[in-house]
Amino acid sequence: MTTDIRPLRADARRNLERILASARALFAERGPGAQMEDIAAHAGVGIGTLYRRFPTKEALVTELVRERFQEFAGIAAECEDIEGPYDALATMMRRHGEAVEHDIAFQLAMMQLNEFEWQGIEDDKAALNAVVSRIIERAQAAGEVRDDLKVEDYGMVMCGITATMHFMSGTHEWRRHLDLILAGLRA
Amino acid sequence: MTTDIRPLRADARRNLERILASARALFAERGPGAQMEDIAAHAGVGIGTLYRRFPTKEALVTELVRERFQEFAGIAAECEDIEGPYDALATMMRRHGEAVEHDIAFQLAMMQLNEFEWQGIEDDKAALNAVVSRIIERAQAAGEVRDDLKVEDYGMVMCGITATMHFMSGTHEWRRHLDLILAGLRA
DNA sequence: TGACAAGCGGAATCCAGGTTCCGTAACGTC
DNA sequence: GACGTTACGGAACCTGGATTCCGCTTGTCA
Repeated sequence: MTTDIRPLRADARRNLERILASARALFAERGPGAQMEDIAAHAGVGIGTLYRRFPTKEALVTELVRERFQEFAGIAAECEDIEGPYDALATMMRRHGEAVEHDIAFQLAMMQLNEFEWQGIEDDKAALNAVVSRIIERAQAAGEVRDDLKVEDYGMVMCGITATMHFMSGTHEWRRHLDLILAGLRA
Repeated sequence: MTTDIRPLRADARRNLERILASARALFAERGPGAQMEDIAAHAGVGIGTLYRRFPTKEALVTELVRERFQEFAGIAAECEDIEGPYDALATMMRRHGEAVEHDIAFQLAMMQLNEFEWQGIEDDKAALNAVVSRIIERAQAAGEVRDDLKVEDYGMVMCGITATMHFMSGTHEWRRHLDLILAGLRA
């Protein structure tokens, strides 16, 4: 799904959209185990067509993770504009949680963010890290967050919160988890 | 591997031990994806032999999880004897973390503890819950831990910490995570 | 509207892993 | 030390799911 030279034929473009939409829906609902045939069927397309656009399942997943992650990085950027230093951090965490809340596959992807290298995310990942650092430092400067908090802690803690939503029954309990964490982050 | 009436033949007992040992080692090292053939080979036994004892891979995994979980529950019981109320809680969390630290498959099992019903663990699970409740309540009574902490929070939080060790590179970082959590639990 | 490249569908193929089968071999008891 | 069990080994089998192939269809452009 990199930039192809010649534009797609009209019907192909239409199908591509449907495939992506179906893939988003099924991966979100069933996790990475969602099957290629099901995705094609859901999109009203043959498997052959699906494979014409994405040579492999991994390519498809990667594309979606990429999409989703940009959204994720965007959230951080938006939160930087929040006035309250602590509020900025807390809101970012909450919104990041919400962004992942209804996408089972993406939850897994986020948890693995630190060990698996998703292709084409490098830049957004760096950008995200920069923003998070700044938000944390600002909160520390304001004396609202413990001084020893590091950027790496952010990923770690969010990994834990994501695990909660992924592995535990209720979809809402993670907010409670977040509250506990936030209490631990205060100065 | 429930209670079989007639005792195993000498060689069979020996092989069973080797199989269990190999299974422990490989599942710990590679996670649930460890293959039956590899386990048999590692134990110096044919697959047929492995399947004679455990009719299915799931049965084997379940047996190991059971073993491990009893150990887990035992740790909680031991920690109840610690004098300091807060110390008891903190130590239990640390020791529970350490118990899971080097077993990839068991990490996953623990994370799923709340949604998947591992067969034959019910009792130990209930016992564990009871102990944890008591430890938490004692710490609360002593005013050392926030009043709104609930038993369910324990599983949630430990799930998060376990996720850290499972999904993030360094094996040690989870201790840091635990510290952050503990800070959040204080009264 | 004819030619052709770009697309399409979906049966067939591949493959990794778990599971079964059965001819042999090793206990343990008389 | 002979016999009936109980075990053993490992090749063959099965299955679920990803991926490939290819004859047929449909945009697009002259």
